[in-house]
Amino acid sequence: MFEVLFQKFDEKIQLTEEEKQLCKSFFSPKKLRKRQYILQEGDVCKYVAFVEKGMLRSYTVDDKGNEHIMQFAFEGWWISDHYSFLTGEPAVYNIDAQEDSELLLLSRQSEEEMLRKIPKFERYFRILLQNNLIATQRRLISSHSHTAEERYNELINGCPTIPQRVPQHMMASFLGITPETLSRIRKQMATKS
Amino acid sequence: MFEVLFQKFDEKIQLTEEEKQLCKSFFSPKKLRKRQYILQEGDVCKYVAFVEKGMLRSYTVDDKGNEHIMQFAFEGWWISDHYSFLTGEPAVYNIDAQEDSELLLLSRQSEEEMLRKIPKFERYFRILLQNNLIATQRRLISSHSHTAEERYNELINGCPTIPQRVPQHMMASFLGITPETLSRIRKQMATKS
DNA sequence: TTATTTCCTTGACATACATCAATAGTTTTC
DNA sequence: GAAAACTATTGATGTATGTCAAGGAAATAA
Repeated sequence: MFEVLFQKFDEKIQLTEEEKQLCKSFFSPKKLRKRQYILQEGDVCKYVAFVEKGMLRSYTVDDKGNEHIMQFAFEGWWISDHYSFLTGEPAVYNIDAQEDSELLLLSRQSEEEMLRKIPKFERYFRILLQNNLIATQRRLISSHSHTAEERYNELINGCPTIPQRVPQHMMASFLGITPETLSRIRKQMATKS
Repeated sequence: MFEVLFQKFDEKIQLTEEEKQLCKSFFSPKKLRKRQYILQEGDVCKYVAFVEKGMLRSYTVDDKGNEHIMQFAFEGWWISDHYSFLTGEPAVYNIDAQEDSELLLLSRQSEEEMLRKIPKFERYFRILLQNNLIATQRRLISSHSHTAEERYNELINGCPTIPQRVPQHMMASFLGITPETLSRIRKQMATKS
């Protein structure tokens, strides 16, 4: 159950065997079937979720009813509505599973205890946050400077396996374009090469 | 010189008088004339800058030569190329002053020392990072779901003084639209009301 | 002060992308 | 195994925004 988590920790920080054991106590495992939610817009986000297996997404719904995907989270990724989690305000994101998934949930209280007892996690979570910020800034600049086709290629190059796991219309949503446009882009790319 | 900085610290964390004195030693003051750079794309970002007075911006230049403003930083704000600062990789952002400015610079080494000697700054910088991430996510979703006019209104509502300090074409760049489009939007808004 | 750069506006035109609607293939559900 | 839901494609058409070009106002520099 904790394989992927510890593997990820090892990439960034050194934990003793003791610390790993302690660590386990902070998380609650949770299984999710495809299409189940762990967070709905308006509720307070009680957990940060680590994906051991499967895949989730976070998204908002605008006033016209269109979904806008903020993030996909595959194995080894974290997902939550940070703002809601930290402030206790209602969440703006929905989070649901796109495949049957296994999660490790970290509550606010557990997180605090974890940071208190193993301070090197401060560093770990700061690195996560930084990487997330950098990636989001890149997407924003890309939205402002690249065409839909260029952004689609960036997505595929950055994550070549994504088309096998995410339906096309969700990639479109992630990119901020309509499914029809993405379909046409792919058609055009196919004839070009 | 440190008034604004300590005022900002006070909003988020409690510092003793001693700690404040110690704190001062980590920063180097720097004055900048309008249009001077503290970072150019390709160089390594050596500092995180806190703005005591004035205003800076960070921006990238795309392959067509267009500028895309990532951030404005007024008094009390921080600005840098985080990624470059942390990894030592060449910066992707340019950062320059838009008004004569007074900065407090924090080097990598000073930051580490500061975090080591006054660990509560871990928390402080995490909060900054989180707020930055949340704001950037909002902008991204907004780019994907709102029209240029709506985004302009969001900007003005969120920061009503901005038109007095930032030329219109830079607001356009921040919003990801052309100066011509912003000009037309404003004209249209004026006739509507 | 004049000269020069920066900034904003406006018009004519081009284009990337959205919208709406129909169809059909696929997968899921009962 | 039939019905229902979901997914991708394609065409016709609409629209927000970009591009290019010009002129003038305002700020800055010399």
